[in-house]
Amino acid sequence: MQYIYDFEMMSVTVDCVVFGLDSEDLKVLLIQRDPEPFAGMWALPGGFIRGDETLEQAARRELSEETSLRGIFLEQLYTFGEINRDPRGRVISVAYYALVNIDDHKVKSATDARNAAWFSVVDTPSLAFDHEKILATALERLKGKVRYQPIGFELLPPMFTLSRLQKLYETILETALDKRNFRRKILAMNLLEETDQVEQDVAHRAARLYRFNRRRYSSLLKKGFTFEV
Amino acid sequence: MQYIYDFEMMSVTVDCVVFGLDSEDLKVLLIQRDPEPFAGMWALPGGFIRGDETLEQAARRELSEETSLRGIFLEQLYTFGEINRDPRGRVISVAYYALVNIDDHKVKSATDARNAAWFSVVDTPSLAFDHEKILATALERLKGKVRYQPIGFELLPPMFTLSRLQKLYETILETALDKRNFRRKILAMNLLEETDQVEQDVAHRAARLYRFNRRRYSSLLKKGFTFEV
DNA sequence: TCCGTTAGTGTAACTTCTACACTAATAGGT
DNA sequence: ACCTATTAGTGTAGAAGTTACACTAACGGA
Repeated sequence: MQYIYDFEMMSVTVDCVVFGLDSEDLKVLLIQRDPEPFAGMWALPGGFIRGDETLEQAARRELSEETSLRGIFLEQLYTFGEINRDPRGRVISVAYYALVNIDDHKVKSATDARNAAWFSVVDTPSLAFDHEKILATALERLKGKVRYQPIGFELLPPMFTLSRLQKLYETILETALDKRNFRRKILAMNLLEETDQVEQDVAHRAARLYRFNRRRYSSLLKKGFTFEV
Repeated sequence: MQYIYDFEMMSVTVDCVVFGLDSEDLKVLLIQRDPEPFAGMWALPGGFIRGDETLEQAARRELSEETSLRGIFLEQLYTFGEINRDPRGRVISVAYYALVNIDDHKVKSATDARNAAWFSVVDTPSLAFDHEKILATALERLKGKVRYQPIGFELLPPMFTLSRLQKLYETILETALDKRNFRRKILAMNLLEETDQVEQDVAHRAARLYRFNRRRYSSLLKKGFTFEV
């Protein structure tokens, strides 16, 4: 049986916008391209989808190959299909975005003979293909989503202080939050577990460490709870 | 220059979930398939993307060919890429969802020698490919989005009563709303224009007709306004 | 003119949000 | 030992928003 004609075939890639957070600002992981086209330019990690893998599998494989990242939060973002977005021909790109704790994944460059580096999202180099547009779309989505779904925790280590969490929201949402109101609200949701540990090696009063309780979140979800910062 | 290999090529389709609303419930527009595979089964309107059109252009072309719908609200939904979602081979589908005023687009079937019909979303036949999954995703998205963006108006005629609007939200959100509170809230947003007309041909007190003011919405958006029902 | 049906309206109690400033704890320097 | 710098941690009063609730108005049709 032959239903599909050659002229209806095209190439499909995945591209990943990987966000990380450090004490300064929100960062995105870019790789420096080796092959043509755009050789030498910075770009989002990504590549062609193979016939035997799903979209998400392709995204995870490319991330693993190009940045050594594994087992991270990954969600489909949007599919970009402008006709001339790739000089090699008609290429459609399914974009994903990922969130990682940046300390677990410091530089890890040059793994694949490629240079990988974190850039502040407010100060990125110019990017290959339409990757600047993809990045802008991902940023918008992150800003919109972080308020209504507890995905911000993906950017933090397993234990964190409330100040760190507040700063995360302030960075992503680009707004200042009131300390007392923020703490009251986030604790009232009952998603954080107080641990018996405090920060180490700080030159001031050490803050208590908290942990996000995923199980409690899913059980609250079923009861109609809605997360909102 | 040849960078892309044949084995990296695949087929890409668009599929459209078209929602409409009548006095009973939320409906979805389906077409009965003529060609194999799944000949005779109901499916979402859609088809292969051509090399010279963007994703959205393809979606609009297919809608126009298969259902005569033109110039309607259309937004990308999600891209489906399971390996065996199409028996013809590896086919990736970029899904869109659309909202229309059902009265403007009654049956219009058999235009393309295909049968098209509206089905209640709670009572659809079994569908070709993974279209049931696509429909479920679209429904979820619609429910999530309608509360935070004034897209519900796309389902109504240009002038409508407040009761009609309330019923729309009640149908989509599957919840009952208080009449007085709903009216107060929606009018306080200042997005509705009162017209000097009332309903015609009703066997009871006629309700005032309102119109959604798109221009006012975009100007409020710039001032940081957020729509919420 | 009576009946059935939907339109249209206000208020009080409760909940949530906002703005705001001081004391507690610790490390490091003298 | 003590002083300094720095961040942690806490309560409250007023404002704003949300909720729950029931009657009168208007109209067509019998």
